[in-house]
Amino acid sequence: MIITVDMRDRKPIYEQLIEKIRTLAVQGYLKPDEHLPSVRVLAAELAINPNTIQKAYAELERQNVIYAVPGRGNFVSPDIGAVARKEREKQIEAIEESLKKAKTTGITKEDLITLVDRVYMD
Amino acid sequence: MIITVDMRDRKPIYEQLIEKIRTLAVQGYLKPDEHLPSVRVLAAELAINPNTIQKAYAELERQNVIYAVPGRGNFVSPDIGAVARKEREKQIEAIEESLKKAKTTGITKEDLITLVDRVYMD
DNA sequence: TATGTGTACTATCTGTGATAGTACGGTTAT
DNA sequence: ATAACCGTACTATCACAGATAGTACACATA
Repeated sequence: MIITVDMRDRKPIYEQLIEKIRTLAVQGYLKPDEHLPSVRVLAAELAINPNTIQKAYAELERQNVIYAVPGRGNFVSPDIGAVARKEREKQIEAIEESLKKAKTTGITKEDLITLVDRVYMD
Repeated sequence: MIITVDMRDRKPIYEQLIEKIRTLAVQGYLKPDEHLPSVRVLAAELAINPNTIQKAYAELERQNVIYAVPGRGNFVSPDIGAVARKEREKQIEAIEESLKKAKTTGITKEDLITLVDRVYMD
């Protein structure tokens, strides 16, 4: 598991963890029912406080990205597919907002089509 | 001038002000050399501290969005066009990042083309 | 039984944003 | 001149969120 945090980032550590782990799970880099590092182990690896990991894990459980079993650990949710679908919806909405603002700023439709083409080149 | 701030927003007030005013200037709703509300007046209107306005104005001046004349006030920069160009570049970069992530999440090229079409419909 | 796990507390530190108050010099209209 | 604005620059203080530190308890498992 490659999980890192950026202390200089304005975004809180616990939010960085939430987004990073959710992304890994949604994109399939973490398999359903896969065992996540324990709160204490991950805290030691990242040199941050266990409470911060706990906060992130609790939120990830609330989002159905993972589930916790007392005494055993945290695991990737088997319903991760539903999370992935919701994730796509949210991303599309966010991109739509960006595009609307781009339009008002004077960015042309052609600029954006070119951009999409380039990103999906290979 | 229609400037508002959202106290519930996680983003600091001074940053909301910076972005809002820069957007108004870049999109032409504020004309070059137009007189902005004074620090004290705007603070009174928005019911926030004058220091917070001052912080935003200082940053906007650093970005060449406005210029200040001691004793007279703050005015929209005549070089606002250069700011607008830089703004467009940054927006394109931001959208490119969103698109890259969208691609890895499984959003198709067709989805995005449709989205662009819809936003630029009228 | 020992070890590792999630979970739940309380207390405290820290940095940032925001506020409060004061002060000084430049500009402008009366 | 002078009053009423303006930008600017301080210092002090408050408020809040994020993060840390430490402890404790119940459960699982080798």
